[in-house]
Amino acid sequence: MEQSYSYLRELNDIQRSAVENIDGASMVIAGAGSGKTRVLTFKIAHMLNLGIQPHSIIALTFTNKAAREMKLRISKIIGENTAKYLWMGTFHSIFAKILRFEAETINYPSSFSIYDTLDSKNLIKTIVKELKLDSKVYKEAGILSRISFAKNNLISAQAYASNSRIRQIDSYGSRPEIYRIYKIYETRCQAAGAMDFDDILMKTNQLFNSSEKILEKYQDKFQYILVDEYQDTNYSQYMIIHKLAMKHNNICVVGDDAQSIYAFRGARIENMLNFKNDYPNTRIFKLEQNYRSTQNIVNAANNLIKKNKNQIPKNIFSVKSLGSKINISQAFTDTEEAYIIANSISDLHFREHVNLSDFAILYRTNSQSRTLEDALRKKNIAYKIFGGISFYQRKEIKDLVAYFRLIINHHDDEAFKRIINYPKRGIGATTITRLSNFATYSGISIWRAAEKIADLDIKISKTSKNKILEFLQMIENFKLDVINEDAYETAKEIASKSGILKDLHVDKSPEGISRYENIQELLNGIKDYTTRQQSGETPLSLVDFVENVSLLTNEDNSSDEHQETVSLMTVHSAKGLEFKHVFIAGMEEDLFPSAYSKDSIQDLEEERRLFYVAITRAEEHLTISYAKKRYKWGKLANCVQSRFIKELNPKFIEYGDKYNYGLRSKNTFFENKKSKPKLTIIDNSNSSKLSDNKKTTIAGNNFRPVRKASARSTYVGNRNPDTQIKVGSFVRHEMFGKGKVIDIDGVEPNTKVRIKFDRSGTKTLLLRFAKLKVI
DNA sequence: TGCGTGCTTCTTTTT
DNA sequence: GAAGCACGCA
Repeated sequence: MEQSYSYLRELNDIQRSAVENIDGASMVIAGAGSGKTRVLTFKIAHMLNLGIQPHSIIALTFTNKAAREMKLRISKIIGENTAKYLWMGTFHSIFAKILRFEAETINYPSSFSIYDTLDSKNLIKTIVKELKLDSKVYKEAGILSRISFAKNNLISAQAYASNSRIRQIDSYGSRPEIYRIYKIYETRCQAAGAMDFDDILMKTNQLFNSSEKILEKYQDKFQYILVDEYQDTNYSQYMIIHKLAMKHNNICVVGDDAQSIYAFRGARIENMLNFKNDYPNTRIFKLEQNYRSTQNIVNAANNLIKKNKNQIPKNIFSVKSLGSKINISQAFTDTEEAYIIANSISDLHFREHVNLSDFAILYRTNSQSRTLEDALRKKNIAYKIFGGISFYQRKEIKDLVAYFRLIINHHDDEAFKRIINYPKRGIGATTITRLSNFATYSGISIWRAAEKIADLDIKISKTSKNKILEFLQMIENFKLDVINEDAYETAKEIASKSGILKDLHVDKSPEGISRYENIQELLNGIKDYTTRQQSGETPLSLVDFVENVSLLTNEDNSSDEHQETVSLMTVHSAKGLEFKHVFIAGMEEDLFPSAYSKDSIQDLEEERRLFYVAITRAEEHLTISYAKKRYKWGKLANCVQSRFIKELNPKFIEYGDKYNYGLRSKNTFFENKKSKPKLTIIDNSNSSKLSDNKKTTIAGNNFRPVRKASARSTYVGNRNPDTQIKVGSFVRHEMFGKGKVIDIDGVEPNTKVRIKFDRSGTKTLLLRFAKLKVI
């Protein structure tokens, strides 16, 4: 008996009592690094050990990563065969699954599409256009965030329209028509058989409200409810949990109010603060012992977070040694900052043999990754970016997925519009607009309108009509394959028969090649997904993949999880992780805290919590840096040290950077010079395709850098790749004056061309393509 | 209708 | 730094 519960011995007293407290309501307040995940996983394992059925446990997380990690850990204790029956996943994935099952009740097809943010924005854009509203005032992002706010608070379009307070806020923002957009948006989603992210939660609420019987079914199904990161739940999620827990009252939530960083998308810390009122007889467990970081780091973080008014009092203490002080370093520019960081890592790695996976560089915004990447690449340090533009957000991936989506749900208008003329089949914008206007006017999906097109009296030429019908036929044909064949084979067939593969194959530019490879990667991903997930039962089909693809993120695609690389990510995506060495870059006012988050005290406190999260990721060494100048919108802007640095108690920090090898004194950085350099193009050894006797003209400042198709190659819209110039691994140039034409064909080597750089590099700057001549 | 080009605009964080 | 849009040419 004792033997099988041996894992309990790995816990401290409080952790252990939290784990052993199975029935009733409980809240675990888990400070940073206090073993929160451990408690959660051990608790679930313990429940299973006590004989509770895995399928009666629902465990909700916020990220797929967290869910997967937890499942893995539980499998290790209890065995995969039991663990796989747990209902464990993100709110969105679990409830999307349930919604598909219960689709009828809420009047949706079970094959409903999930609109991602881009789809939603596109739809809003069309609606704004239809309503003839000023698109400068009614910007998609703003509208979407209003709609999202409403949905997260379970305010329907109707309720929104009749809520005078909300309408007033919109009026103050000079956007009084938002309620109309919301209404139409809803209707249009319904007609398309589509839900957006917030709908998944909102419709779940509706489902549970629809009848006692259904709610009770799920209350009885999920006898035990566990929620991770409870401080990040919004009202909609809160209500789902509340309804489910009402009957059996077996609910355990885990969270840390000090790490609440998602208020911007509706999270309410109050859910945590009010928990004991919601569930009488709540037992509260406070985990205050930090196992992760040194005393110095923990103390500095505690000291900082005390400045927030809103919080549950806690006393986090470290059991580790005192440790070294937090290093604060200043750089002249963001480029230099990146170099200093890369140098430090290089030094520690090569001289002191610290593993690359022990390093993390954290930043506030995704765009900061670029400079850091450049520096790391120059130093030959392997790195991996988490988050950022998701693999699934790439154009080519979205294109192919749109085919899948349309095949499965013909009424998915956003998918339809995306691919009706991709690859080009001579169906122009005018035709599409006319067709979709007709659909809107008749209140049907575009597909349905297209079906009837032959008989329709709209101004579309006979040839265009035929082309549209051909397209429909193609999609219909694919549909048969989807049902009958193996997911991978089907996907491959669709990719090739749709013409996507061919379209990408002819494009030999670095991006073209990388796009082609991405498609291959997606196909492999599908193969992987459908085989990996089946675990003995019926193989998963393409349908299963597509149903989930909108909810997948970057990390879900990476097969090589534990390689030796430095991790780069935003502070948000670093939550829950830990590293021996942490660098926090760009600690500047208006960047961290963000310029957008300074208006209210709440926002500023959230930024402070974010900084707290960043600091507490570090186990042993923490370096915080900032630059005095940084590129913003392509222009060099002055920066000031973040107020948060000043808030750190001086006794925990030290200034200066050990690893800055005199970069400043060497004056390598052009920003330090008075005049910008004029560069001469001299190198033509490393010629690229541009030299292949190809006549290409390049005009004005339309030069585009082409980064090697490595970790994240830049994709540059629909610009002609032939006009792109490869400039070493550096980026951004304005050149040749406006409108001046350059001929790349058959030019003398060493031709001098004046280039105006407003972005710097090092002295190794060379243009590596072949020949250039100014005409 | 397709395509290249020049201009304008906008950036927080994410399921 | 990148994407969308409008314009103008083929």
